Amino acid sequence: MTTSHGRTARPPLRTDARLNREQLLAAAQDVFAEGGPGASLNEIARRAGVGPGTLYRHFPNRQALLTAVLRDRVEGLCGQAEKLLTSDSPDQALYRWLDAFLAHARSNRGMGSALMIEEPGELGLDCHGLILDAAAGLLTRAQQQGTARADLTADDLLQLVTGIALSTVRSKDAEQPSRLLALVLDATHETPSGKTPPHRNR
Amino acid sequence: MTTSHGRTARPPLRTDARLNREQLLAAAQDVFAEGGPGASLNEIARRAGVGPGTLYRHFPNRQALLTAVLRDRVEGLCGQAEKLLTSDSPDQALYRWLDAFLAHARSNRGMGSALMIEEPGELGLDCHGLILDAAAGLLTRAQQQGTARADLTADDLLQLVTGIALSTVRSKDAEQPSRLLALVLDATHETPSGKTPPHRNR
DNA sequence: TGTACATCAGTGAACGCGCGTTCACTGATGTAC
DNA sequence: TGTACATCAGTGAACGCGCGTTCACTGATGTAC
Repeated sequence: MTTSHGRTARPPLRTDARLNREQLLAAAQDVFAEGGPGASLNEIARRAGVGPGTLYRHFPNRQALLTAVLRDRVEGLCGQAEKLLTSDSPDQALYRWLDAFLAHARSNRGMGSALMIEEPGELGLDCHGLILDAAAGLLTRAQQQGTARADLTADDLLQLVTGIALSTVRSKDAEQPSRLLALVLDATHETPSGKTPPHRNR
Repeated sequence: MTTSHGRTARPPLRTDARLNREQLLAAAQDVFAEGGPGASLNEIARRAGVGPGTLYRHFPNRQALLTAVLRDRVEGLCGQAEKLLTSDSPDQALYRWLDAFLAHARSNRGMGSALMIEEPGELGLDCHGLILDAAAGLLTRAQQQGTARADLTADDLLQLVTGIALSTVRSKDAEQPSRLLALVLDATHETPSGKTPPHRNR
């Protein structure tokens, strides 16, 4: 039932350890979502119903915990990107994926952004690289076969959507993120200075 | 009734007090820029060369200090907006002002966003309202006399630009903010799906 | 199936830290004469 | 111009807090027999 391809290299965990690990991850999910990537680790342990030492046994530092929490989501997004690469409209594929990415970034309170900006390689999972590759694949296809403008990089696009996530985290207007994403995507489809887009869009 | 925008109402400060106040504001400027709106107040006092008590004598809480630091900038932006309202091109006026706003938001490490989202009225200066009014004036004009699309609110626009500021605070690419702003502004000038803008709204 | 025990995992009090904040005290200022 | 003094401002040690982190100890697990 677990996801993943080849993550099973480590020795099997004892059952109580596995349970605690899962509870820690669930609590971390919540607490990070509420308090951002700087939230209290003790609070996470508390909410998971374990002692602080247990948290440290599983995750030696905050980065490791953040990475673990993000791993599933990042892998999910990458998987979705791969599927979308073979789908109907390249433009729509890009749109759908960015929408998913936005939801992810929002529910993580900028955690994604925190991880993406930090040095990645240190702890095994290069979130930034994975996400960037996924976005680049969809964007390139939309540029070649769709209506996405050529002078746009995946990095810039992700940065924009991350910005939407960050600035709307506390927003009370539940529709705002979608509106802003739609705006950005409009920009994606047009060319800089008034030349009209060649063909249909989305 | 005339609550005035001038700040001449309060009793004149003693000269040593005035000096310390200035040094506190300067230090706060720096420290907030480096550490964001949650930066240490003790650190600010330390860097200003005063005791923590002195900081509290001048600013009873963090919000008061943030507000004071922002006041000049906010007033500057509002003043600039007024000037631009009578300038050449409405579109260009909007662009220039947003550019200035972006620079402001970036150099404040999301402080603006923090203040804009917080409840404003409590401590005198309604930063959010002032900035929003300034943006709304320029946007409305660009919608009526320029090429800005009608289905765009000042709030959404500011949120987008604030997002750019937040997501590029740590970016190493110095050109990225300008690029992203340009992208957003492209979206501002075009309509979603080739239809001409319906009717001006509001 | 039952039991003994080595090992793995969890516990939570305790430490040091920096934070925000207070307050009794000291010092500086500027005014009245 | 000089001085006395009331008042305003600054000081910084101290407090309580929650944080991240550690570690000696206790407990649970699963395996060997």
